[in-house]
Amino acid sequence: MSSPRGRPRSERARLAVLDAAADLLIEGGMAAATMEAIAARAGVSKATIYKWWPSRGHVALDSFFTRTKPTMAVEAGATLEDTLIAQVGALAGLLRDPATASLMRETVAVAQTDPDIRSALDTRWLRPRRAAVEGVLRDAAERGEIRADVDFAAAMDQLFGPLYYRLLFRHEPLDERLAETLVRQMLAGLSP
Amino acid sequence: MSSPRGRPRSERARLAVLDAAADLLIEGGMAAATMEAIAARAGVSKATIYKWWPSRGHVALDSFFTRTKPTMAVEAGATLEDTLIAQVGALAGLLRDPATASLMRETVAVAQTDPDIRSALDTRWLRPRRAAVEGVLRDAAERGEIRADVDFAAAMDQLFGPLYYRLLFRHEPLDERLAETLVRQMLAGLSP
Amino acid sequence: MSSPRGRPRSERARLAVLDAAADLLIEGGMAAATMEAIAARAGVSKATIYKWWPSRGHVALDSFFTRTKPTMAVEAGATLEDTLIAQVGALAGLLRDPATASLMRETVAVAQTDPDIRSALDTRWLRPRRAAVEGVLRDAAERGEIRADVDFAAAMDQLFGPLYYRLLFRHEPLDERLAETLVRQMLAGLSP
Amino acid sequence: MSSPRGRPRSERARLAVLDAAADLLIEGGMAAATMEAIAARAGVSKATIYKWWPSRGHVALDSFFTRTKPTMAVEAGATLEDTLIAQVGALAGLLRDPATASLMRETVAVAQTDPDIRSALDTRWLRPRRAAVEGVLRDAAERGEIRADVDFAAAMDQLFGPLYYRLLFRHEPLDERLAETLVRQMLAGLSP
DNA sequence: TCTTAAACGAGACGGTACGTCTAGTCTTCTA
DNA sequence: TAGAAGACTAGACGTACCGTCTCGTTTAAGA
Repeated sequence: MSSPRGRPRSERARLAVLDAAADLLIEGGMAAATMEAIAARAGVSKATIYKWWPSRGHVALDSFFTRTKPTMAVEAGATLEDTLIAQVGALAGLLRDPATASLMRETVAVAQTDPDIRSALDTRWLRPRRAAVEGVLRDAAERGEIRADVDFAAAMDQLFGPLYYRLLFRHEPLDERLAETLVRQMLAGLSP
Repeated sequence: MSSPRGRPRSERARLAVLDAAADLLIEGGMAAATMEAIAARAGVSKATIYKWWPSRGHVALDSFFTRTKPTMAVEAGATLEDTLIAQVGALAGLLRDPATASLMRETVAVAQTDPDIRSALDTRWLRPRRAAVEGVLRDAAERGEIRADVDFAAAMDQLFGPLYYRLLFRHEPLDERLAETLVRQMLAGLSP
Repeated sequence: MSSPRGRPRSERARLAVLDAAADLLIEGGMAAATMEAIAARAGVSKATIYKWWPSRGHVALDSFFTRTKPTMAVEAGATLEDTLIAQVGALAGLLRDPATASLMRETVAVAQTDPDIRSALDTRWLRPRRAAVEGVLRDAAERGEIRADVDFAAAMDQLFGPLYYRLLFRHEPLDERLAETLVRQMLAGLSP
Repeated sequence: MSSPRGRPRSERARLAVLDAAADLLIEGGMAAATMEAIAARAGVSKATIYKWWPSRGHVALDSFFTRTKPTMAVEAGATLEDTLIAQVGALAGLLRDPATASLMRETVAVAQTDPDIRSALDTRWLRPRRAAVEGVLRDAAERGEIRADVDFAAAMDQLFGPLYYRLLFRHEPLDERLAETLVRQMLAGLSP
């Protein structure tokens, strides 16, 4: 029943840091989002940031999660194709937003270096989305709508992989019709 | 017929830098591959590195290209499926090697920040591979082996995207049978 | 009544820098007293030095002033000759100490390049000494002990100039009896 | 009787180096007269400079000697006072020229660090001038024009020291009448 | 109301790496 | 063989952030 003694953590400071970090990341990428700059922009002491986040990457990750809306609901009563298109399209739509794209790119880049960030990204971002869509697909397999011997993991990769591929390499835009094309092409196959 | 004046560039230094950089990148990632460390390890002056490479990212990129074997030949006289599996499998095999994987991850991460690096990666790495496989697919379309209305770009993304997706997020390994699964699933589709 | 915010300046660091700089200057001259070496020897960050001193020359100057005792008192109740000998002798004695001589030589050398240093040396070192002795001489002139048409500035130069001349060119030592000789010769003249 | 094999030393290069060095020294002091800058300005290879001069200081010294006219003749048939004034005045006149003053200041500064330079300056510059004037004074002493117990070295310091003192500290200008004042004041003394 | 203790801002600190500069040396071709 | 060109190693330069630290100053819960 004891409540913590002393001055409570400042919510104002927490939000100011996440906001400043997100803005800096979007404007100038990881290079611009130095601890010094985040602290200055947030009007917060560096020590305060270090008290609550262990590294720059964690601040970036938190900014990303804070700025990005949930968008993961699976609607009932729709065809398999429509459901998949909705799911993949939702992610594509998110990544089409330049600010979100920027944050996601930086987060992936940081994750290559920091295992902490990578596992958080995996647990809190990647897996839930894959699991949701994989569930849809497994249900369809049980109903006989798709073949039973499908490699579900590979199928997830073929739906989501292209989005990150285009996000990171930018060889093609993440246009409106991409989700539809990916889903249709995967379900029907290329053979005539 | 004129020969260049002055002392010629030292091939020894060039190779030592690329080697040192690659080793450091593999061992400790971009964080370990400081210019200072590369110079020390290569037994080369920092000034010499800056003379020939504009940034750390460029050295990393060059290391990657130097360390990575060509692996892009398209063999004649094989079925479409076998050709695609061979191509995708070649890249998967490359990225399965921990050292190459490490270099590739760092290169992609750097590319998010440095547009120079990104365009070099695009021009010298991504496009040739996509173009080769796209050619194979377009030939097959002309012969009527696959549908004519295929979105070739999306198809390339569905073959290569999953590889980079697994490389960068590490949610699943890049195992031996992945290429085969990806190709078969894409050609035949998931429908029964 | 407001007290300064933040961590207060470290007196330990300030003294360590001045000490290290003085030692290095004495041991190996300006060439040895690099910022890098001073920082290393003082166990202080280079950034800290640059924060408080704008250049190497300023550190050298400060070292000199810190290491050099005041020695400028004018005693009352003595003959003109004795007073002058005491004053000139005090400076000669200071410059006879190898460490002080070394610091002074470096400081003069630096002053040739850096106007800041030169003016500080002028204001804080040269002028007070000249003024003190010039005062003694002007009093004597008023009392009629010396001629009234003396060029006081030139007289100062004839007393102090020889000391610096010997310090910098080292053609003759700054021996014990120099001050006495200079004063006597100046007062009495060379004529029989 | 053998004449040297190969291409003879280029007098053009030697003069170009000394000229470039002197100009740079006058314009921006020792800081501006880098080997790089001298070589570039002279249109000469750095290696060539290092071949003939052991250090930057030596080039500076040589520039100084090359640029500075002899001015050391002792005229016969004049009073002691006039002879001394002529000698001291000649040096003062030289040091009044801003370019020469600049070169001399830099040379003295360098001499504090480089013993080679110091000894060259002593041998080729200081001693001859002092010896010439000391000779004049000793002759006068023999003729009984001045006292016999004069400290000649100190007397030289009282004539020349003030000039260098003013040159290096710049507390007073090296004006036209300085030589006369110094000589008269020294010969007659300050006493009434 | 007063104490107490954690959180806060400010900012100085020891470090590390940055990218630049100059010193000297070395290597090649040309005169 | 001297010289010009210019690449090389070595190492200091001054700057920018890092992550830590020491201050004096809030701020709310508990006494």
